[in-house]
Amino acid sequence: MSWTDDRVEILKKMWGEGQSASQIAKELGGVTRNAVIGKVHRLGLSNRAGTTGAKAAAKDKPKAEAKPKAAPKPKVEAKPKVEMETKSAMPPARKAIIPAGQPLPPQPSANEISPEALAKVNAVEKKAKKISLMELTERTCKWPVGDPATEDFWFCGLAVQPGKPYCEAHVGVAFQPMSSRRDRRR
DNA sequence: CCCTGATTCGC
DNA sequence: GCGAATCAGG
Repeated sequence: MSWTDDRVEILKKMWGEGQSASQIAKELGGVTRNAVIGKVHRLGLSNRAGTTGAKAAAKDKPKAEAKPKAAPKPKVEAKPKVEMETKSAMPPARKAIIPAGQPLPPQPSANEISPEALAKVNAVEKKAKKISLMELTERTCKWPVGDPATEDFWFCGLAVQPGKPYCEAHVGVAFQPMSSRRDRRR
């Protein structure tokens, strides 16, 4: 695959949106994330608003130097537009405030969740990264904390378990084994 | 171990 | 110009 004009366009668009190189590569197809990153660099659009793995190289250069950085661009950091993405992430069912009046999906409410699991969640919330909606990625814990209607709202943001939408602690309370709720004798 | 982006360098 | 290999970090 070659970098056709519109493939580059897609690259730019997605990179600008904060998509990861691997996601872009996957979208484009026929290229690896390395190819994408390489292209990004060649295009000169490397740094964007705070990226996870970018800190290292952006901060200091371990081995290579000789990078005059050319012309310092007084480029303003463009903030990505916030899109109101309604992602239901199955809230912990604590405060039942639904701004739009959406009927709450069937939630486990505060049923028989292991006290240990709850305690764990509480502990985790203290060290949560408290990320915003935009910062959610495929692999950040999407567990919402707080009241969506207030400023006191954020997502856990810790590293998810591969294949799961939540971090380990939150997976624990999100996916209850049916055994713990199955007790109705009939 | 999973992932992230950055850099190098042979092609 | 391209991107695999490698690096460095979370």
